[in-house]
Amino acid sequence: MVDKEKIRQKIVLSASEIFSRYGFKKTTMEEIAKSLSKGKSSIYYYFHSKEEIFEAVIDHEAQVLKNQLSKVIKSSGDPEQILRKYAKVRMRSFEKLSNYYDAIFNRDLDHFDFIEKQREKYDLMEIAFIRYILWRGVQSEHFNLENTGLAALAVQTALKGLEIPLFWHKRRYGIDARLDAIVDILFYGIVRK
Amino acid sequence: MVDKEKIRQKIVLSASEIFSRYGFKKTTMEEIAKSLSKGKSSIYYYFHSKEEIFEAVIDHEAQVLKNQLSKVIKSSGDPEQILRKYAKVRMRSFEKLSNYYDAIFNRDLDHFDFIEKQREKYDLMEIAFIRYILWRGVQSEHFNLENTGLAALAVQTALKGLEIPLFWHKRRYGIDARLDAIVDILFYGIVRK
DNA sequence: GACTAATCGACCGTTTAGTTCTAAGAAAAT
DNA sequence: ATTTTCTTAGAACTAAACGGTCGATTAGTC
Repeated sequence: MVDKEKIRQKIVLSASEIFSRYGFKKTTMEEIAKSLSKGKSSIYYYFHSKEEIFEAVIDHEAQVLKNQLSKVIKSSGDPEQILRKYAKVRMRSFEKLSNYYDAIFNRDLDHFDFIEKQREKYDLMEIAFIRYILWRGVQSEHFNLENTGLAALAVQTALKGLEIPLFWHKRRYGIDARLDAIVDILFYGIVRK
Repeated sequence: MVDKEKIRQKIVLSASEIFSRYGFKKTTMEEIAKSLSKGKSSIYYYFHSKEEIFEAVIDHEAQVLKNQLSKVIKSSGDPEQILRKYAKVRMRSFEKLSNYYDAIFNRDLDHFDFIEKQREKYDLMEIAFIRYILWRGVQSEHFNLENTGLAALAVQTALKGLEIPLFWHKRRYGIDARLDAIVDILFYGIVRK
């Protein structure tokens, strides 16, 4: 036994690439298997179904995203810069974590119940992260907010709005500028005068 | 009658995008039809088969490539610069004309006989183009060559060698440098001392 | 050699996707 | 107004593809 978990991870990594290229439906078990130089049926020794592999892929990408964002919010610097950086990192993740975002956005995948859970988990995490940034901003008297929870929701909504054009046509053209613009607008209502 | 040919072109343009995203096999008639807000069977009023659409897409992209390269070789300037530019334009086309290159390279598509013809046509065109550049170089005494036909073949072979890594992993990292290096090497044997 | 871990080819039932057919709406011609 | 031609698309057909199962087989360990 070489360690079942190791191979599971290899499958997840490999499947992740194929899923992100073709999407869930267009990806076949045959392809996943071949990318690992295995027979199709061997994959079923490690996962019960294609759906389960997808779930593992999503989980993995969610973990990666969480780590990235976590690192940003823990970094030192003034809260304004951190919030900017947070938004940028989040948007850039689109390219790498396409399965995760597919799962969050794609209507075709609605029927998977774990997607719904993932969406909730994602929202909660994001709001908590943003709220933490805002809270630190209030503490250090950079921001002037009554209710950080509500403000976090507002910021998250704005960020989500940016995702839609980014998701539909993948090019990032103009997004960085719009991102700055939005964050700027947010700041004019937030930053202490 | 709105003009059948116009709609055929619209189908080719739309199908081109989908093919380049998913490849021939993974692209469905349904998708092509939907992208034009038509029923699947309506497409068959304009094309006999999926394969025929693909053929038209390839032809179209080949035309585009030919025009681009044609413009380069007709441009004025010293032959060395033109050859450099030619190589660069050719490599950059990879991103836009992915179906065409897929047809040229992808082994899975071998069974289509029009692909074979396309490959031949492409090779002949390319060699003629390169030969023309070299010939002009000889005329203007920039190059020193006995046999421009043979030299053209050599240059084309070198360019083809560059395509392979470019095709496999799509990133262009390092390709520009390698391109310059190869052209440089070619020049050391070609340029008049 | 016996036991287990891991792999794979063959196969099954179902779905999908390319293609055909037909009917019918829209537009043009008479 | 009616006939004819152009254009569309749903339904039906058929072959292939796909997810998944199973039993047999190989590789590895004690």
